[in-house]
Amino acid sequence: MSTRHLDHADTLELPVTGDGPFDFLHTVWKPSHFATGLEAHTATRSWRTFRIGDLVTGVRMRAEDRLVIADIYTDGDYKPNHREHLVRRLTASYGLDEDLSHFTELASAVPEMSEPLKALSGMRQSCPEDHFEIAVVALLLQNVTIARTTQMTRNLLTHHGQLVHFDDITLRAWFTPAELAHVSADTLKDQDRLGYRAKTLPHFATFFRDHPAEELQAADDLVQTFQQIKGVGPYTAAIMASHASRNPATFGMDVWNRKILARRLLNADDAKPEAVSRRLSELFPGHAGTAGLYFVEHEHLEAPVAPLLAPDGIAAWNQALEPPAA
DNA sequence: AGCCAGGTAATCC
DNA sequence: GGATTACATGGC
Repeated sequence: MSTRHLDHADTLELPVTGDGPFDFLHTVWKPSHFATGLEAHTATRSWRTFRIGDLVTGVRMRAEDRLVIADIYTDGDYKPNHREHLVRRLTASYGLDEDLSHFTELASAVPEMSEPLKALSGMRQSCPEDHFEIAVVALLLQNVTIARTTQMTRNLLTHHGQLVHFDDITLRAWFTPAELAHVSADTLKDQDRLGYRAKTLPHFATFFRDHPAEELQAADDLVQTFQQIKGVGPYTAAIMASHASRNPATFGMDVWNRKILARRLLNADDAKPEAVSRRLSELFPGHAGTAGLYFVEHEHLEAPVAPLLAPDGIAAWNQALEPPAA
């Protein structure tokens, strides 16, 4: 796989129009997120790739107070509709137009939330992935350790995605559903080490190839719709709803975050999922997902799963991603 | 060896 | 219906 070089095509200035505080760093970088190679962050800058159909884009972001400045890099024909798409995509992906003030007010009255709020106030949900991409991420999280999730992600993106280079950084980029639909279950199992997921991932690819975002937008109950896909159960559908659909009341519970919330809300090492959900919704009506996000990210703040890069760490980052010279 | 991982579907009663 | 159980794989 050869690295694709992207050229600077545009600069977008995205105002944070939603009410409530704004924390740029913890909005774009989440301490709990595992390493994918799709994004990289220093304390003040953030790089990320986005697929817009066939177009591959690289984005470098920084913030000046309540303005996010996004430099766009592409290798294809960059058209005005791409600009409009990216303004909407970036604004939505990082919740720049969402009202955080209600959650923040609610949270400031809950003692258990005192420390997370002190550290993370102004953090918004982030989901640069579209519904297909976040569904793949959630699939790879099912019933495995993070080490294995990371391995499977690396395999898939290495074999079926691409490498891009822009603004002096190298990143991975996603495959599209149509691209992945060409890959056989045998390849996913034997080459990409996906285990039993090899049989369900092709269903994800064909579903999203055949149902574009505009069509899904019109669906009545997206959670029910998504659970029609083989391999999408309550957890994966909830991740899609809370992250890609940005429903602040939805929280995708798994054994990992359940234990975190049990400790923080119920003073127990673990608890029944229903008990945890009930308490979370009781304390944060309408904002259970946002509240869960704050607890989980605060839990990882001191020891992030994928730490920030030092400004002089980018060369080593690039080295790690680029294929060895032949 | 056996159990568990940031779940889901199939198969029981 | 709600409660088990198999599902791939890798690390401890």
